Amino acid sequence: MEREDLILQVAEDVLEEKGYYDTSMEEIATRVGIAKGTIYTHFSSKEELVASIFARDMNKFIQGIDKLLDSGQSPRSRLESLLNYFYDGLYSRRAKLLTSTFTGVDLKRLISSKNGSVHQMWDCIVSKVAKLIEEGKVAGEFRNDVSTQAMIFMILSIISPRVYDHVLIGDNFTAKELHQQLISLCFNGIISPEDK
Amino acid sequence: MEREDLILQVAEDVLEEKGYYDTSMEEIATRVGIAKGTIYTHFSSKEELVASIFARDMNKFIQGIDKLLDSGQSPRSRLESLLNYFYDGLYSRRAKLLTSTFTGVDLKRLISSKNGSVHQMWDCIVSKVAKLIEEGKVAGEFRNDVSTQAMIFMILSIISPRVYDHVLIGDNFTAKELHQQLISLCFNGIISPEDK
Amino acid sequence: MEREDLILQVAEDVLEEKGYYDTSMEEIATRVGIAKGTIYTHFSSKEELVASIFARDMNKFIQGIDKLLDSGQSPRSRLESLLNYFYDGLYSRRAKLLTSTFTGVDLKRLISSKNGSVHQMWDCIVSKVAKLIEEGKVAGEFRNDVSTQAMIFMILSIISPRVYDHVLIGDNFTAKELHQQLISLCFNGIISPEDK
Amino acid sequence: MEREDLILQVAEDVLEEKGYYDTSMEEIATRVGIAKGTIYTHFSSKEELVASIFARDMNKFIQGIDKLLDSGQSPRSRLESLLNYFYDGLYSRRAKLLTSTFTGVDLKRLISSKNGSVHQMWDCIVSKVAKLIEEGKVAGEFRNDVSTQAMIFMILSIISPRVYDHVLIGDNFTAKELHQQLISLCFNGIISPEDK
DNA sequence: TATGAATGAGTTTTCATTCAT
DNA sequence: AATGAATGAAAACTCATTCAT
Repeated sequence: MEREDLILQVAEDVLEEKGYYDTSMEEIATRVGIAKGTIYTHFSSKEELVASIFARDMNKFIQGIDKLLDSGQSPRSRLESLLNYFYDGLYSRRAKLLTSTFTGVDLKRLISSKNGSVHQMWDCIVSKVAKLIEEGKVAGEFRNDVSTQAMIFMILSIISPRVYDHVLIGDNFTAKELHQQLISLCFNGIISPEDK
Repeated sequence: MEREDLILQVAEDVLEEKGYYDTSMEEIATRVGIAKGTIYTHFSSKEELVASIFARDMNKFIQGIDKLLDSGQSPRSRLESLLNYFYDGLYSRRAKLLTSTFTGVDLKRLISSKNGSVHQMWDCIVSKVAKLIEEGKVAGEFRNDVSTQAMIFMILSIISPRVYDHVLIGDNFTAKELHQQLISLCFNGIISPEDK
Repeated sequence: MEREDLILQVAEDVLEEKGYYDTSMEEIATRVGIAKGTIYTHFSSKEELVASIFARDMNKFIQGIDKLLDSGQSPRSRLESLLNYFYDGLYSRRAKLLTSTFTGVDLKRLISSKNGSVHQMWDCIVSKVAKLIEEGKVAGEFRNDVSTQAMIFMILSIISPRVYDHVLIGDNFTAKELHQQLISLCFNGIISPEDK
Repeated sequence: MEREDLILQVAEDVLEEKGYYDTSMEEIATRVGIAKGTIYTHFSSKEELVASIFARDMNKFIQGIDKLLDSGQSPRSRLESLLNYFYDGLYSRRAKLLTSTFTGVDLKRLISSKNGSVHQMWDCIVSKVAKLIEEGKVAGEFRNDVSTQAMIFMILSIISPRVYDHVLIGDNFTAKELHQQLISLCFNGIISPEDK
């Protein structure tokens, strides 16, 4: 079991670093310090390995989401908590990898076609977010003139990893500060209040 | 010349559909109806082919942007025009492919490391958007409490292609309508006006 | 006709410089300043082109040999003339290319299997040398205790091109001087006269 | 290890038979009875494979040379032993392949440019031969009126493989007998003793 | 359970040769 | 005769996967 976790850990690192195609089983094995074949005693294929990365601890992660959503706070507060949870939660890296499937051509097919379980997790999260938005609309906190789907898109965009982070983030901001600003934009838009 | 354009056309299709690594020269050739070697009489390598896709007509595209930005309208109007231009402009597909490099792990290296020209185009567009935002801030139209960088992120997120479009878009909305809603969110946020 | 000669000229240059496999029809055409296809209007294949290089002016070359051999001098003198003729004759480069087939793995099959004409030329020259040696033996000038074949080998070795010429030839000798010394060795061996 | 040796063995055969360019990894694999990819688990590239052929047992071979040269016999005897050692020594085939780089255009680049180790081995052997010749000159056994370099050329010529062996060797001589005659020629030249 | 050598299908790329213009 | 775009067979090399030990 420990070994399995170690493989997942390393695989996740390499995957994030190099992308799906530039990640070879050889490199994962070498970094873990085991033989290539050993990986296959734990995971039946490269795809299954990646799916396992996504699935790992995902139950706990979703439980964390549920906890937030059941906190009794206003929808707006809960959404803010959710965005922060995605950003710096215990499983944030996996979450980012998962949301990267939202835009990446890379993991597209992997997720959409084969691994039903990953797809389910994804749908599960999306439906929770949708439910939260709907609540916020009913409560009058969120706009009613925009579809829930569009809002989901916006939210997912914020928590998706951006390849050019390192290019665009200057010395003025940390990634964390940028994230806060994006939340603010998500909530209030870029238009100056006086102009509304 | 016609043949070259045809190759680029088909390559763009396959690239969008399958991603860089799952796109083989063989398939491109087959779909075009030519021999594999023929591609190499027009493009010296797979990388060069992809770079050519990005580069194609990109000058015209950037000229289109310049035209919009010089229209004399308010920054807000110009930004709206820009977002629509990206969405349904003559070269929208290429633009989307380009912005997909914003999130995709796939084309990351291709863009960042080798093809200087693609990188330049990208920087050129980003700096134009940045300039527009700064103008809007000075004019008081855009918020001054959020960094230009964060706004750029938001804007790029909207015009980036989303893999799950087909999944999330139901019967209620067309992609076009969704895009309009995203622009609205970008401008005004998801928070209801009464709550501000 | 002129064009054909120009192609042969250039092809010979490239062939000597790069070897058979690293010589591409493309490069020959480019250097000549014509299109690749044009070469094929003059020579039906790469092999035929190379064979033509060998064959070019070979009649004149062989006539030159005949002239030497008919000079009425002693076999020894005639052999010496022959070696020099090979070395700096008008067609020495082609001759060297030809004799390079004596050791090179490169042109081996090309010569031995297909091009009957080249093979014939080669046999023609070898038989002339053999005849000269036999004469020398009869005249008592050449040793009778060594087979004519061995002598031919030695002679061909001397006139074969050596790849490492440039490495081994120092500042002390020119290629010409080295050649003279090799002739001397061929005639008298490396053993000091006092020791015989 | 056995497998690696088998590959080297077969590769050597094919290389000798067909030359570098006409030897495909596919054919080597097929002849060995293994898959193409297997070769690459042992040798990282075609070049490395060929370099390994040269390097194989070469240390032992050079030790054999050292043993001969330290035998205390006269330079002439030692040279004779050396030539025979090259001819029928345990590693004669590899040695011949090595000396073939002396004339072949084929392996020229492979040796001269990349594989430093092969180049070193070559230089090592050449310098040993040079030293022996110098000794012989000092001892008065070898001629002083001919440069050491020329003598090296002659000696290397004798031990180089000759493509046309099979053509020129008739029924009268074996390759071994021919070799002995060439040694005799190398020592005493082709001129009859009475004529000197 | 772990190993790592072996596999072979698949990929990019090259280049002699052809052929419509 | 000349062109040069098009061809396609063949090559080197990669890597996820298998399997005997």
